[in-house]
Amino acid sequence: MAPLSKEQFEAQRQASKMKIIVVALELFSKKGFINTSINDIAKTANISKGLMYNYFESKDVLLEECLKMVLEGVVGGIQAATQIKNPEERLEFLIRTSFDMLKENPHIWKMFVSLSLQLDKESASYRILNEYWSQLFKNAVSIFKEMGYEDYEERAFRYGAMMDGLAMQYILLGEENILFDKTLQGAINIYCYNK
Amino acid sequence: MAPLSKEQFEAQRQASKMKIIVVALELFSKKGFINTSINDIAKTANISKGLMYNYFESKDVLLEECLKMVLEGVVGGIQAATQIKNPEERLEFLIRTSFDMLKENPHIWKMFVSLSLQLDKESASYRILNEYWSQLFKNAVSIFKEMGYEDYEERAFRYGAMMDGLAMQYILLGEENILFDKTLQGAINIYCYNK
DNA sequence: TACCTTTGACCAACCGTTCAGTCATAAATA
DNA sequence: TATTTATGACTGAACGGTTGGTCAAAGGTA
Repeated sequence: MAPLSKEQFEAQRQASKMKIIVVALELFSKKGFINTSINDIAKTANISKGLMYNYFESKDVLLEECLKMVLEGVVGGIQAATQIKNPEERLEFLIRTSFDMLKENPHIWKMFVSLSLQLDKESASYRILNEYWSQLFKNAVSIFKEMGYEDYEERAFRYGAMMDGLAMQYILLGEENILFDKTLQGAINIYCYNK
Repeated sequence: MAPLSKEQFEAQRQASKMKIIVVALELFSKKGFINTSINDIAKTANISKGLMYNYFESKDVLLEECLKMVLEGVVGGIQAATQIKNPEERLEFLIRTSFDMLKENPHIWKMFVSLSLQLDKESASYRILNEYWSQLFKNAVSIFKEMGYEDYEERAFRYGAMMDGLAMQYILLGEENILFDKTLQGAINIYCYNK
């Protein structure tokens, strides 16, 4: 049993880190990154400020790890799309699951936008976010190409703008707006099935 | 000359305030509201910190006055649209002048979005911004109604989403993207002339 | 003199970060 | 088994720095 203990320690450590990340994500997304202090996080997680720095070397690194974790979840959620052969259906699946996630956790997506706007473009966190958006766009381009459109890049750009815009509307106005779902369905009809 | 002096003082005071507002807007939009200190503004404006508080009772009030001033300019810029009888042409004018302003001063619009996301919803500044967006939406609704569409509200919403999305793309990716102008022209064709 | 603008030293509060030191527990030793 | 030693999670006071905001005093003008 003795030889296992080291790995057990590591597992315990990972679990503790995860607990902190969950709390930090909650606070970052609700109050904003800048407006959340290390003290806030430590208090909410019921640990000391010092322990925070045992696990994460700085507030910035903590943010990085938060982003990595949550984006891993997002990527995992839309991974199933690769199974879908038909590009039209694949795109519809992507749109629907993306907006399901947005509706389930609007604060997180609000945080993504907020960070994209306020982070230093050279920071690691910004790069992580940027990498994700780039992948999304490239994916859309290849789908429209697969659909056989000649103007696939332009289409992907227009599609991206509409998705961003709809997401912004949801983030800023909230669900109360009845027009949202109707417009989303309309967008699916247009971009997936061109009708 | 003596009887005028009071008004002259007031005019002088307004001029000084305006000078501070211009500097503050520059810094707020380039570094972000939270990351700009009163000291930064005072130094850049070549005045003392104390004098700042002679003119503006707090940093929040300064932001309010900045927003009021810049939005006044924006409203003034699109005011000419009311002269255009034809709703299709009026909408095209609105879109073009809006994006001209965005291109001329992307930092300012980035600031608008950033503030909308991070300000307390009860704050005066948030209300000022919100009021402006509401007016834009209502205006779009009435234009589409005037055009004779039955689904004018839904159309206005979709239009708003596309405009927001395009603006976000521009703010985040910058002008380098060749697809932007093409997509904007496409949006004008679709939303103004339904082709 | 009297009245204003303007200054910049000053304040308390808060920030991210550090670090000397505590303590329960596990490993090693006898 | 009993005792010592080593580990690393954990604490919280303290640090240097920055913040928004205040105020007594100096400067300018009439």
